[in-house]
Amino acid sequence: MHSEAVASRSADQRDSREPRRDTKEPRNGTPQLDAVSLAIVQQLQEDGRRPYAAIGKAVGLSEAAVRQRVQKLLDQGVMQIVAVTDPLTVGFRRQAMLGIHVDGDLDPVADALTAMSEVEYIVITAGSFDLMVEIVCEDDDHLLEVINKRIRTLPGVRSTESFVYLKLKKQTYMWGTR
Amino acid sequence: MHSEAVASRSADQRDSREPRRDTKEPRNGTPQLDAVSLAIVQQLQEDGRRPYAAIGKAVGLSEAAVRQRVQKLLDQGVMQIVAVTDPLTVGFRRQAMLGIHVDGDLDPVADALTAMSEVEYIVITAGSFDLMVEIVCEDDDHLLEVINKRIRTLPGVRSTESFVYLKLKKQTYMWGTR
DNA sequence: TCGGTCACTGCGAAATCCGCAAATCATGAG
DNA sequence: CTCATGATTTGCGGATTTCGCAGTGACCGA
Repeated sequence: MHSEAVASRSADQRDSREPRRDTKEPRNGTPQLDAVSLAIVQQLQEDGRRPYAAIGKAVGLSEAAVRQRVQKLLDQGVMQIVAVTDPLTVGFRRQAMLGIHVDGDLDPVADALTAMSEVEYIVITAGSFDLMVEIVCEDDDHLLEVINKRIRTLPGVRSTESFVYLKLKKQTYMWGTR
Repeated sequence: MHSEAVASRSADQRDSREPRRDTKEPRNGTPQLDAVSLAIVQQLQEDGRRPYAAIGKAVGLSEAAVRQRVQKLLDQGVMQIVAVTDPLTVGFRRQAMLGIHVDGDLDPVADALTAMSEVEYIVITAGSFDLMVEIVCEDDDHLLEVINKRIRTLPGVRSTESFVYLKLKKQTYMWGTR
């Protein structure tokens, strides 16, 4: 019945005959979002502080239902609602991407890197690097210290190649909002 | 003055001897945040929906003042409050970093890349690549099409090197929250 | 068929957001 | 030094929003 209720409250927005589109869809390993949760995420990608009622109107759900879904998405770690900033304006003037060649198991190296607060981003990659990491530092000295003294000395790190950022041209947080 | 006000109302939180750290500091081109706004940003990095009153208590400002500062920070584009998600759970299974070698001016290439919704991130770098971009795609076909058909055919793009993501190990949005 | 679980709805009460006018402070000119 | 100006902050209601909870229907396994 909630589909009628939904339809009555927002017939202008959603198709009342939508056949229930299962909430979980436990297909592969990933939890996988249903269409409604995806729509909620998109709303919050536009404005992380948008009121639940407004989101509800947009996706065709009651305020309370939206609130519950959002809470679950946060609890599950599917999304987080945060302020993102331009590092430059927050006092981090030097950034770099680092490609890393590793001997043997990647995980110990990755774990050590994870522990470093200056390392913002770590991926294991296929290609000529084993690991790529993004580093955010206050200045050149700081950057040099992190790369030279703390990363290159890590056991397992064979060699690195640095790509110092000259200019950030684009940065989006709009996955799914195409 | 507002530094005393701050100190008097939240002596438990902040150092009253903090030597003034000017509100604007119109030094270079960047606006630059003062200590209070930085604290506000940090609060919102922990939880983008934290109430203004709670933030105010933490940074030593009234609810209304926090609200105005946040609004200004948003208007100025210094920060944005958004939901960020794990691309995997939102249906984007293939990601890659792409290093690009460019002939001549970088800007036209960068602009063309900016227009592509699959390109999440673009930086001009010093080092063996001119440009590094992050690509978020739904599957291998999609990724291949973007790289091969749309990027490598761009005028000015001499060559590219791909680093397909195998595993994302860390991703933070906590600049300044060290 | 009988629970049990899950997601959604409705609804007050409490908390929060919002706009506005007055107060405070910083700055710079006179 | 004093005064005017502009920027920021504060203190209010009133409107909105959030929050918790009880009730209901759908689905699933026993």
